Amino acid sequence: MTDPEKQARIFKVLSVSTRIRMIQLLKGRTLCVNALARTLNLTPAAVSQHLRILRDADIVIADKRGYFVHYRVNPKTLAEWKASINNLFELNR
Amino acid sequence: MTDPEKQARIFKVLSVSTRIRMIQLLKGRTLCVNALARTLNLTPAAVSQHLRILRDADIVIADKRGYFVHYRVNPKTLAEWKASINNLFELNR
DNA sequence: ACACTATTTAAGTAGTTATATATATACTTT
DNA sequence: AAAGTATATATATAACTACTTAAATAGTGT
Repeated sequence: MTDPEKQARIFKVLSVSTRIRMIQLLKGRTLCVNALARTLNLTPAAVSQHLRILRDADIVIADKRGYFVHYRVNPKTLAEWKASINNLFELNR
Repeated sequence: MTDPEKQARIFKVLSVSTRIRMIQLLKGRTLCVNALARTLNLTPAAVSQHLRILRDADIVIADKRGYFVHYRVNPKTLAEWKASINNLFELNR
């Protein structure tokens, strides 16, 4: 099922290097907003706004623990995205 | 070999559904600007501007034959892009 | 309750982008 | 050469976006 709109929406989320770095960071471990902000050298507000976009896209999961919010990648969505865009990179059709 | 900037640039090219549709169309066959414009229901100017972006990214190849320009996907770049973004969708690291 | 910290949201700004219309360029045919 | 067609470029516009600063919300510890 090749829906160009859906694929474009996925690519749009990934079209900003900051968000790519966030996803890479959150793949291996779990991090809170401030840790991400320090690592990425951005204000917590900027990070929070990117996280909202990533949350809306269901590619990261927020885990409220204490008054820290732990973020991590949603492996299910990651797999879905991989499958969803795969055919675009295949020549045979 | 994980350059977030480079990956983001690739994703940005793909973040517009019109361009996704163009790539899908140009994977199977070779089309000129007007044929694309008719299929996509866009002005030739709009298509030409998308084609410039796709040409600059080296994902399509222009083939000037007569006064038609035949466009087709560059399979080499397509393969490179696939490899370049692959690791993002893998969990293990 | 109070001070403190983490996170989110609001508002503003500068920069980018997709498209249209209009024009220019380039090729073909008569 | 002139007329016609295909493509590309220039310019303008409306919409969007990443970021900042400032303010709001929410949880913790004393």
